[in-house]
Amino acid sequence: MSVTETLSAIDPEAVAETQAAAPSEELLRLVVEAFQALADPTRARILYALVRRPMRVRDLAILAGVSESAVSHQLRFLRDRRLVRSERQGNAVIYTLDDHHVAALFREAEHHADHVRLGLPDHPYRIP
Amino acid sequence: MSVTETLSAIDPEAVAETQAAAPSEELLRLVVEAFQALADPTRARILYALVRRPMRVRDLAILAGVSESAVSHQLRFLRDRRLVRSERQGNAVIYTLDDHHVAALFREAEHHADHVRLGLPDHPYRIP
DNA sequence: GTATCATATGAGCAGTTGCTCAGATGGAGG
DNA sequence: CCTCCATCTGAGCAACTGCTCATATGATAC
Repeated sequence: MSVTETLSAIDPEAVAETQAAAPSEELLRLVVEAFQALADPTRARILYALVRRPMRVRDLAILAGVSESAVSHQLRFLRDRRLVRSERQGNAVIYTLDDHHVAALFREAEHHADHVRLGLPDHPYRIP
Repeated sequence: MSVTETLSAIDPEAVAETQAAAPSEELLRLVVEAFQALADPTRARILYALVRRPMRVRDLAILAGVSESAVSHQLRFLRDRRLVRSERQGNAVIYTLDDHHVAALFREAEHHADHVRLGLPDHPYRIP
């Protein structure tokens, strides 16, 4: 057996094959950005609320349990990534979900959470 | 109109109603952790690869385009959160997806990416 | 016009994250 | 035994994130 064969003995085609099926850099960037938007407790609370109904900043701040300024910053983040949309209504600004896939993403993540909970007993990972 | 009514004129029930439907803190934590796991380019590349087939650390490092040490760190992260599972095979360690919901999450995120791309032209958000 | 309410924004800072580097661990083969 | 290969791990650090605080903007009511 040659040195080259020995060095990559286990899965010589794995890399090439998987590389071909990999998503484009552009798509990967967008996908990762979508997950980043959902990967924060405050933003998740905001989006969970907006899945139920459109709401103004004030109320979102109460629900998310942070200052109105903090919510406003996060809403800009979400707006820039097209997860929410804003609309003036007199003095207030009403925010709406701008993509129904958000609800689907939450559903899938909850399924994963169930998976984690069911298998938890023997697993080393504990709440930080 | 009283002061109290004026202060919460737009949606007095929004908070209470949405608060009742909100997910528990425990579930929210797990959901956010799941999204955090997917919210990094290296981890996303690793998981995209593992959706295709089980693979050893070496190959994942090549596919993710980072050092084997870096991949190992990220694999521990993913292992702790039950997204992947590891199995020794002689000298190497083979990693496998530990939850088929990962593929579904990627699919949904890709749908969102399409949504973003379709609506991109008039939108202020640009690649950082 | 001024005052007030609601939201937005920029600067600054503490906490977190993902990498590198050096060294440890563990199986296979001589 | 010793050596090589593959993987793991801890420390340290540069970059990023999410908040607060102060201030700006914008619409309504007077």
